[in-house]
Amino acid sequence: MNKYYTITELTREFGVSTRTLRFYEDEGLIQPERRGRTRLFRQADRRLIQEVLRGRRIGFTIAEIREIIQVYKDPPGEEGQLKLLMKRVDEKRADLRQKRKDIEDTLSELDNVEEACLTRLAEIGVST
Amino acid sequence: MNKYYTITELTREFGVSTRTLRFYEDEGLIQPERRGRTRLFRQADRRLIQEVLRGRRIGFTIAEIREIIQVYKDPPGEEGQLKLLMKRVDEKRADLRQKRKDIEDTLSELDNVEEACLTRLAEIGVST
DNA sequence: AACTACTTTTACGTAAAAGTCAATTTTGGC
DNA sequence: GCCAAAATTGACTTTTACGTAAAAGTAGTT
Repeated sequence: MNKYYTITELTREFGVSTRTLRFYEDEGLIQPERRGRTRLFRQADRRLIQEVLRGRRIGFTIAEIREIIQVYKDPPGEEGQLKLLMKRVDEKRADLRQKRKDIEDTLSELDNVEEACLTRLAEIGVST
Repeated sequence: MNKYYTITELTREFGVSTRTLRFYEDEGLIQPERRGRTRLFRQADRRLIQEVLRGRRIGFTIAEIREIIQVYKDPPGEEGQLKLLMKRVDEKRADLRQKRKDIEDTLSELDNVEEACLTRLAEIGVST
């Protein structure tokens, strides 16, 4: 049936505001259809939004997210462009690997914090 | 000899501006000593800066970074505080695990992008 | 002492990514 | 066909994390 989603359905699903989704449209990240002025979102839009939000959580800027999305829509056809893109992909990857390491380091640091808390609680005489 | 670092030494080492380090001081993340008005940074400050920057790369706000740092300096002594902190630590961890998953998903997506590029290049007749 | 290279403080500026508000439409249900 | 609820638009505001410029202090060198 190729269901349509309303904007508020999606804001509820993803926990973002309508303003945010409209902002993403202004930025060219999604292109919901229109019936009159009302936006109609399809599955494809829904998936794109998921991707945008994932990128956002990781800390990508809108511009970076747009760049990645573009590749799917319209992969560059010229050699120079392709090689440039591959270089950027490579940089991004290095970046993400660093971030993953940062996260792992921080996770084990948080483990330490938790242990310190437990120890302190035991000292005070609280049974956990 | 417990060497001191000047502000510009550290800006060079970490690739940040003097403004950034002074900002971190204003925000209470570091407390370099002073000789007259000039800041003198020690190893401890250096390590703190590393931690701050790691937090920054992950996407923590200054407030969040400060909160984590506080725990080392001055772990809370009261039960309620400790339990609250542990709850926060737990939330942070869930958050980081999500982020790690996001990163892994994005990494494999980037692999796809790269492959698409290679395929396209081969089509054009460029040997890589 | 003058020169050079940093450093400090104060204060205002800025970019990104929305949030907020108010004034219109538009729509779905009866 | 009417009306409350939902959606749209545009303008303005906010927050975070610094940038930037001006004016003056500081330290080592020649």
